[in-house]
Amino acid sequence: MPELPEVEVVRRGVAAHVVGRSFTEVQVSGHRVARRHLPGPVDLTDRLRGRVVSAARRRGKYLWLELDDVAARAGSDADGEALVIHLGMSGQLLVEAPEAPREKHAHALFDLSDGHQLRFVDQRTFGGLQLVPLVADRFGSGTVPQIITHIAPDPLEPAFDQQAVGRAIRRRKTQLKRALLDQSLVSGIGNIYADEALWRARLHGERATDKLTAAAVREVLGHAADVMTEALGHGGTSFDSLYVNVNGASGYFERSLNAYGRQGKPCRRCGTLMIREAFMNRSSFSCPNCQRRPRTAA
DNA sequence: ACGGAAACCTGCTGGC
DNA sequence: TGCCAGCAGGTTTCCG
Repeated sequence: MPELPEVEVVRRGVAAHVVGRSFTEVQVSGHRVARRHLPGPVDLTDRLRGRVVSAARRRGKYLWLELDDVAARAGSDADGEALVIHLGMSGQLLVEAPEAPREKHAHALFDLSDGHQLRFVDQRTFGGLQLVPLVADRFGSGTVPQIITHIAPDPLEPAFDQQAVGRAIRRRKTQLKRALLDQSLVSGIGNIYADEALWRARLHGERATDKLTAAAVREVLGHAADVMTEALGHGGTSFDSLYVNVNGASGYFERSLNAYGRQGKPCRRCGTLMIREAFMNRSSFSCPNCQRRPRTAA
């Protein structure tokens, strides 16, 4: 479940079913799921076993489980550590009965102290797990995992400073959609919600960021926040069973999309047929009438 | 500093 | 029916 609303749906599920419980046993299979955990999968399972999950947090598309602080209990001044989970393109976190049939791509199993089992399932294995220290957030929002300090706040968190982000975007010399997808400027926005925000703002993704007005940038950021909030209210966007919450249920925001995937269909604002264009090794969907391509490239 | 492409994967769809 | 190209919601890294 990749973009912010889908990850937030998962975070809420984990918060409800996992926080306050401990990992009584942990199994990690294969090398890929823990490839970013440099000390290796054995170290990961050894250090997770017996730990209590104290919180489930998220910034952008990154999710992390704060663990009971062994160091703090020992009197250290360290900030503790967290299990960072990124879902990549196809990752899922499922809470199930331990005896439920194991999914083909279940890469990690966490037995919980309440008798349930948390599973990390990931078909394409772009996602992964790593246990890392927490450090002070440079945006003033408590602590964050040390490996995501390059990730900017997302539009739905209090640390998000729309003025500052707008200025940073206009200082960049790039295309607007590139900037929206740049997780170091603003996090959580992916290909679906970037196209939706651009459609709402009537802006083409190739508009030059340094030529946009502050008001235009403010507007598109506001639309990004709005559309992701609305999607969250619908349980996220699911095109298929790959994108589900911890109970395996799909979200239903797909029916509310105005741009993504709508090539050849009439624009819901003006009726012009929507188009699809190649962009950054993927696709962009837009209305050629409402979202005029800039005359000169960015 | 920025753009572009490739890398990392599996599985599904559509065209021939 | 089969095969193969193309495509998918992400991130990182390298190269020019």
